[in-house]
Amino acid sequence: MHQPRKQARQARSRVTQTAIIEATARLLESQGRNGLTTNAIAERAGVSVGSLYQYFPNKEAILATLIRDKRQKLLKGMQQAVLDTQDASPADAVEALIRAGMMHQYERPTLAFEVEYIEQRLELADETAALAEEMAQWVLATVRRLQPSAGLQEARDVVAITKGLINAAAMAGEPDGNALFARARRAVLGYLSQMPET
Amino acid sequence: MHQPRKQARQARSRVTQTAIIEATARLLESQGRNGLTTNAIAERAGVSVGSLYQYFPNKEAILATLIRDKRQKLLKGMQQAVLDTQDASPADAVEALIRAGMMHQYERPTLAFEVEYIEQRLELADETAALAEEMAQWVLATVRRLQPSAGLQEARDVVAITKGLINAAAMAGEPDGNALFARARRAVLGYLSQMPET
DNA sequence: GTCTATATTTCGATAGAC
DNA sequence: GTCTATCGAAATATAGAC
Repeated sequence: MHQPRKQARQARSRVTQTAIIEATARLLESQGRNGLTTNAIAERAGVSVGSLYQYFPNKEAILATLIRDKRQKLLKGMQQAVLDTQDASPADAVEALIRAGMMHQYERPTLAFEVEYIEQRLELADETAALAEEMAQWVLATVRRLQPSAGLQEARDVVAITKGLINAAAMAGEPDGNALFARARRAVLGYLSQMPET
Repeated sequence: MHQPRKQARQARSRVTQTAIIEATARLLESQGRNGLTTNAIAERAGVSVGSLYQYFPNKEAILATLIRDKRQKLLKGMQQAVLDTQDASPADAVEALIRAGMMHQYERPTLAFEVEYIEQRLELADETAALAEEMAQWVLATVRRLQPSAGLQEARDVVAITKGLINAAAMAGEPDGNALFARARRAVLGYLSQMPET
């Protein structure tokens, strides 16, 4: 007889927590880190500051949670893309990977840009590096199907190239995701085709 | 008899101004936008806050000057690279351009990263876009020598790809500029070699 | 558990002495 | 022209009522 109540409480609790995170994301998108105050977050989330501090010990914790959430989604998306294309052609597999990375970043490009900045200046540098390495491993597995001489560095570069293109497009306000995808595809395939003979 | 004194005064004045800008740059590199207070800047520059406010009306003006300075240097460097390679081979010309962009960004990568972020959230967006377009024009002129079917979009992409690679290297603390250059070169040439037939 | 009110700190900017 | 001292605004976080 106690479980239901507890679950309900936990569910409500989770909803509030998510609302706070989403409010933070929206504020970051609209005004960057400047107007990002705990009061503003609470207001936007529809709760009071007092309540906010019951869910998070401080502002950094909110940002850290937001970042971890985004990271997990990205990693899952890329893993899924790799698994989904195990029977597809190497070129299709690489394309799926680019698409997964683009999805994540292009869906909310401003937020992605802000998050990337904050990651650097929060005490999450180690976690960030660890995730980057895990991502690179998945990318590498796929890229190798197309270009067997590729190494971890090339996998990292594929990610960096894609990120660079998406960021630029986002800042320029480029609306056409399909055109962007076509160019990202060309950049990645072009890069891989230029591998030095070993 | 008055000119020398006036010049001396102006020279001293310029020295102080430069010290303030450089102090800002160093603080940005070491702690990002967080600890970047006017008091901290003044202290690091070896002057008092009162003096600082004689040279700049507010904090934003300091950042705007820093950004404009960096931009001018980058543009000059790229223009110089283009002019220097007018008689060289197309491939060498493109390489020189990449090197110029890398120089600028890789020399002080953390600062470049911070500046790029601040640019977005300052009232300099128009200026930033204008400069990006001018840079793209210069890049385009060179890129066309190698790939005549390239357009402005491809020129922008070349810049974005290079930036993405440099940023990633900077964040990963990669020390070897030469290896990075080799990969940036491969990425750019690879991208251009994949141009769609028109 | 959520709110309002407020204590505390930090920071941008200014005043006024020298 | 430069400094120290300080004001006022904003922001983080907490206290205490309900």
